[in-house]
Amino acid sequence: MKYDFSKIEPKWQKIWEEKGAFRAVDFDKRPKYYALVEFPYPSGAGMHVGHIKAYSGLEVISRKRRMQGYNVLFPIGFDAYGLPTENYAIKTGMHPRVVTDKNIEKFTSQLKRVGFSFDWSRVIDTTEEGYYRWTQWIFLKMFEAGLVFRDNALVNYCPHCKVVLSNEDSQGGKCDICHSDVVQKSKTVWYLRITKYAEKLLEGLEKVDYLPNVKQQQVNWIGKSTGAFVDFTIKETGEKLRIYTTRCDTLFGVTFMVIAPEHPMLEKNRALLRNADALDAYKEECAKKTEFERTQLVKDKTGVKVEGLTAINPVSGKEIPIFISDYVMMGYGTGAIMAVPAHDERDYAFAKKFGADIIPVIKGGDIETGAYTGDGKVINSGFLNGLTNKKDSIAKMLAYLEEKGVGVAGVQYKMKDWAFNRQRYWGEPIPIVHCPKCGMVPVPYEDLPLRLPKVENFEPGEGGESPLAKIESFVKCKCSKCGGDAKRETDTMPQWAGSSWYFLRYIDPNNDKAFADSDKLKYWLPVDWYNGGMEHVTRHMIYSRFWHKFLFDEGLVPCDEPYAKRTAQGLILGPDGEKMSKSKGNVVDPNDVVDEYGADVLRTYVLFMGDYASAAPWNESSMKGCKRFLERVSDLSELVGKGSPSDKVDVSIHKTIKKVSSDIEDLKFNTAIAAMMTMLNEIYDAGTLTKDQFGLIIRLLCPFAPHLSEELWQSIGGNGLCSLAPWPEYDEEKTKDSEIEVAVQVLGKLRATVMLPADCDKETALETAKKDPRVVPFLDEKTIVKEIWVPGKIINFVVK
RNA sequence: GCUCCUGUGGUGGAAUUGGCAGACACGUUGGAUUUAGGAUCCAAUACCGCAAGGUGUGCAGGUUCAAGUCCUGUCAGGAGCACCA
Repeated sequence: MKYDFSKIEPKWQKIWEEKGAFRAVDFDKRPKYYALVEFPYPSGAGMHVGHIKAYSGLEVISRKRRMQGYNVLFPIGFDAYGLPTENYAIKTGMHPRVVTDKNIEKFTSQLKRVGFSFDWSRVIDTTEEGYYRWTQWIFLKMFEAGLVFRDNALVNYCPHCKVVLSNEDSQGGKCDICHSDVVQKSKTVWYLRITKYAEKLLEGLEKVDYLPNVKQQQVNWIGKSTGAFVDFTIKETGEKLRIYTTRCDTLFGVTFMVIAPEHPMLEKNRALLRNADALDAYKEECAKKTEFERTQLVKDKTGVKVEGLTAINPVSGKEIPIFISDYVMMGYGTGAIMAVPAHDERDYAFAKKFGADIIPVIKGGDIETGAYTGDGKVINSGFLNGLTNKKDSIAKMLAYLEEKGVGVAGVQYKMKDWAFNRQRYWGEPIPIVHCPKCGMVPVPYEDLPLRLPKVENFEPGEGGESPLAKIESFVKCKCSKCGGDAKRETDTMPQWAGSSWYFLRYIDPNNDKAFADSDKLKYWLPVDWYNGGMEHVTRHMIYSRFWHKFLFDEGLVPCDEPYAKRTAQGLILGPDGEKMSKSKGNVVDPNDVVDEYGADVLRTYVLFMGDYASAAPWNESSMKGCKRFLERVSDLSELVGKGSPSDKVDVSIHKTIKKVSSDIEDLKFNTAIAAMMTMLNEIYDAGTLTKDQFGLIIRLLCPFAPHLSEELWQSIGGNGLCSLAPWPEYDEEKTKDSEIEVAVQVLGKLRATVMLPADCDKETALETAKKDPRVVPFLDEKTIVKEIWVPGKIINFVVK
């Protein structure tokens, strides 16, 4: 059959759509399967082939599952709020709504041309009222639960764009939009108290099936550490200065303390400070430093001694000085540390610069050359002396501290609370009203959605205010509690908001009574398999797990972990081996590929080009191999009925069914396709094929090249749609060759291969091998001291 | 600095529990077909060597009958976190 993709692809796409072939059916009797891919941000540039690869993995899984008899939910949508659209709007004067609709239209047509089996009846768009209404609703639930708070914080601010930037948008200390230097600015911002869920987020990882590196990254991001809080006494005031440490076993080696420049203790005891001016100056200097400077100058320690306050070591009773330094941060632990220069590199560097004492308390290092962080015998430490195990010393010290009431075991997390707002227009308005009498008042649930007002000008205001702040009709409002005049919050939510719960909305996308019906949630959740990019493993995934766990605690979802399984695909690089980007001009548009080669070739190629999880450069000539492959499959139809049925072909097909079936489950699409190519070569060698055998091959290929498969399925009179035909089963007996090739080694070196019956016993095998003319010369005049026989694999003679 | 991942032909990449390194594909070379180009088909293609044979999975060691795979050290590249007390 001639392979004319330009005819058959639109034909079958139309039929699938008309028949609703890929609709997921709520409450269906078949077992359910929820496959989820990360929904795209509809940028103006359109999709590139990287998107296609990202979706092709679970596309194959979904199609296979349907053929295996599952009720599959494989949805798609658009994560459409965000900066690029807004910046484009500022530049062109077009409204973000118009831009977004246009982009979504383009993405949709691109996705449809590739023939993905998404359930298009469940498409969602995070910027639609019907959607963001529920994003706001969940936010209010969190507000009610005390998970939302406001605090003053240093934010990244671009003085040129007059915009507050997220960390992601200001990498390297440069503004992502105009590339000028970002400065730190103090601002009141909204936070979600994600740290309250730190332990749950960590524990939950134990029962989910994520790739090991995905789990590892989340564990690192949460960053749990176990240690102790220890109270030092301030000599002049008698108050306690609490520190956090993971090494309380080194308490006797503490020779000074360091507190963050912003530590409240300074303000509180200002009257006692003899060098308040110097301390203030240092604090101000630190505030001016950008995030970039602070992290780049890590080696060079700076600080100022606090004159007028002295601390007392709670175990040794020694008086020690206190310093302020920016290497101690208010945001972690208690904002104060005990410094043990003999056993901590940062403390050592600081002590050297400021001339503080260095007392070793663990044997093993040399305080002249640097800090010793290893294990060893405890010295100079009173009751701890002589212990050699760090664990024991820590336990003994902790017991002592607790008995004396000056310390307590504790844990800390690196993860910080989630700064949850942007001073931008194109985002979900935060549904809170500021009332001079009642304070922060939530917008009543029945008033949701709090709509984004139509504005003409999206430029942010002076001092990093949201464009919404300029819309008087939006800002001016009544307090729902007291009815008095109030002001509306004008910040919007960050891009991560809408994507934190989108997988729930697919389950019931048109519900206007709830974010989703609870019975439907019960039926579909959890997501059985979630695939996406490594770049979303920390932020998006942690955020959405956090929202989900919150909803679970509120009794609104039936399970505490949203994703049962998580995998990740690798990037597609440009033909030059560089990351695809518009500025480098190495972006490949899937539409161009579909035009020239067809969707089936594109789909096959993105999965064949390499290991699914690794990055691989785009190589157009390699794609020709995939085209040839599909053409050769198509040409098989001319072989059907020719010659007499061959057992060899049967074995080849059944072996391939077995390999393809298991490779797909492991995301090893490249070897699955390679196996089909090998099978094809074997069939052409045999020169014969039955119609039944062809039917198996067509169905096996269907998840990869569904259009061609449908066409061939129809040509052999297959029942119904190939996409919904049963997945081919293999017969274990038929996967075994009657004769196998076994390698013969002498002293571990390959000398020959021999053909043996599959069920050959050891003796026969060894005898056959010994007689092989290629082996004989190597055994001649030698004594065989050992004979190794690995059935079906190898024979090795050890000779002397 | 910490955590994790990856180093295999000219290229992308294969290789269950340690068991024939280089599957499959691209590219290249030769041949067939063709007016020509293209397409297609056949053959060859890790390296050295005419051959017998030898050498080969970043590098150096080790364990083993047998190592791409396990162990120790080391180098290179990538990703994430980053003064985390």
